[in-house]
Order: sequence, then C-alpha cells, then structure tokens
Amino acid sequence: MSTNYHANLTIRPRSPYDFDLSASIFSGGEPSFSRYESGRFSQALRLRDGLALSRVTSAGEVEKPVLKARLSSNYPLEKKEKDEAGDKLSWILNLDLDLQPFYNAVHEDPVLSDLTRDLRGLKSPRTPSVYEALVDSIIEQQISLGAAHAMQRRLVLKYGDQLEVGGLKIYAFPGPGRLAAATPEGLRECGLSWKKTEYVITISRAIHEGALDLESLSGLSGTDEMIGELRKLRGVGTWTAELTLLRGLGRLDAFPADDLGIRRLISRTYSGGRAISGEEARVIAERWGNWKGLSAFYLIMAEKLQITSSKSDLR
DNA sequence: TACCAGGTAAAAA
DNA sequence: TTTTTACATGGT
Repeated sequence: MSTNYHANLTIRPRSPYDFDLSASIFSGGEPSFSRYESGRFSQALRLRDGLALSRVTSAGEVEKPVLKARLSSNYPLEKKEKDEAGDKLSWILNLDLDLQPFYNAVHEDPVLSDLTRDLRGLKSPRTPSVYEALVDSIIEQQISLGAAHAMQRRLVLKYGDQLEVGGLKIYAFPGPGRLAAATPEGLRECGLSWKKTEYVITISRAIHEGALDLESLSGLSGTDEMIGELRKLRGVGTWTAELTLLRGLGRLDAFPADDLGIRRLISRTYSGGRAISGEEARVIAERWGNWKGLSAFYLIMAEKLQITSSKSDLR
C-alpha cells in the first residue's frame, strides 16, 4: 500500500496548437503508458526521482492554447517535479514548435497548403528519448505497424519500469540498462526476430557501458551527420536512422523516403497513383525544404483522418 | 491459406 | 559489385 501524491500544472503551448488533433495520434494506445481518449492524453513520465502519471486535457483553443495536466505519483510532487514534468510534456507533445515558418514554406504547394489549413495547429510528437525512438524503429522494420505495436507493447509491459498509482499500474519505456541485461530469448518472447533481439541488446549494452550516447546526437550540426552516426550501428539503415531522428529528436527535416507508407501517400498525391521509388520520393520532397519530415507527418495524419485535399488524389 | 506489411544484413551470383 | 534471400507476426 502506497500513498499517492497529486499535483496540477498549467502549460501554455506556442500558438497555434490543436491539442485534440495532435494527441489523436495516441488514440488506441496502451492506457498504462501512452493513450489519448475522450479528450484526455495519459502518459507515464520518467522524472529524475521516479515515475509519474500525467493526464493532460485542453483548457484553451487552437489560437490560444492552454493545457491542464494532473500528475500522480508515489512521492511528493513539489515545484521541481512539476517543472520537470512540464518540460517532459512540452518535449513529447512538441509544444514549443513554431508552425508558422512551416506554413509559410509550403504555402505554394497545392496539397500541403490545403492540409496546413485543415490541420492547423497539428504538431508531431516526440518520444521521451532518442533511445526509445531507435528501439521502436528497429522493431517496426519490414513488418506491419499492427504487428510492431503488439511487440512494442509486450516489450514495455515486460521490461518497462512500473509504478502503481491510484490502483493503476503504469509503465515507462525501459532504459538501456534494462534491455542491456535482457536475453535474446526474453526479447524473442516479445515477438522480435532473432536478428532484432541482437540489434536491440547490442545497442542497449553500448549505451549502458558508456560507449554510445544517443541523447547527445543533437549536439551534431546537421541531420545528415546524425544519420551517418546512427547508420554505424548494426541493424540501423537509412530508414531507421531517419525515422529515429524525426520521432526521437524532432528533426523535422529528416524524411524517411524509403518508407512504404510515405511512398504510397506521395504516389497518390503527387504522382497520380503511379508507384514511386524512394529516390523519386526524395526528389519530390525537396520542394518542402527543411520541413520534409513534418510535411510527411501532415500527409500521414490527413490519411488517418480521411481529410481530402481538393487539389490531390488523396482519398 | 496465402500474402503482404513504415528494412536490413548476409549470402549468392 | 550487384542481386537475392531470410526474417517474424498480425491483419485481410
């Protein structure tokens, strides 16, 4: 039996920001670590002294966004912890992102100018760590997203850090130390192929032993340089590196051109349905300048939400 | 029942 | 050097 502590927090995202639209990417997620449902986003946060559950709702509007967060944990949540949780949530939801330069940059593009109007205030989320984005991306290689999500869920439930708060068990994605100590057989039970268990354990050990520091990647100057560093890791190709930078670091110029889903979307919207190669996708994406990755995210969300652009074949 | 799905490394040619 | 092939599971 543990006492639970609570705290409330107000966060002011940079305008414009559509919380419900942006958080809807977490619909159908796992309630015990990351989920959006009925206007509320629940996320387990790893704070310096332990885990906390955050529950976030909107208290404002797209042009004047205000978020209210309620924190729960098994240790007192003072100002320090509240500030820390606020920083983590701002990171995960990308609340400080200024969308205006993106909207200006794609203004001339017939498809995206429609989407930036229909999806105004949409910001792409980030994983709490680069490490989490990398492990997720490795798991997602080649197989369907549904299969990958089932494996990621099993991995978090099995290896993640746990906290029981208010009768609910919450989980944070395991740190490198936990998976460095995992066995191939243990990860294999989560559904990963033998090869992927080897990639994940090797990378986790390198981080745990101090030979690799993914979280300092942001210190490098450019996206291409970061992709080069990530590609040195066994099991990490261009696609995995780009997806990791986009989701884990919020490098919105990183563009996974080889991605099957993205190629399909660009084919439908910009090539009249003709199948295109990764290289062709890369050429088309050049028009989005340094906003290629966020542009891809807008196309993906438009498909997910069945938003059609009158100037494209999207349907 | 097959077959495909947000790739990658190793084997074969 | 370039081209196949094995891999794993969930949905259709």
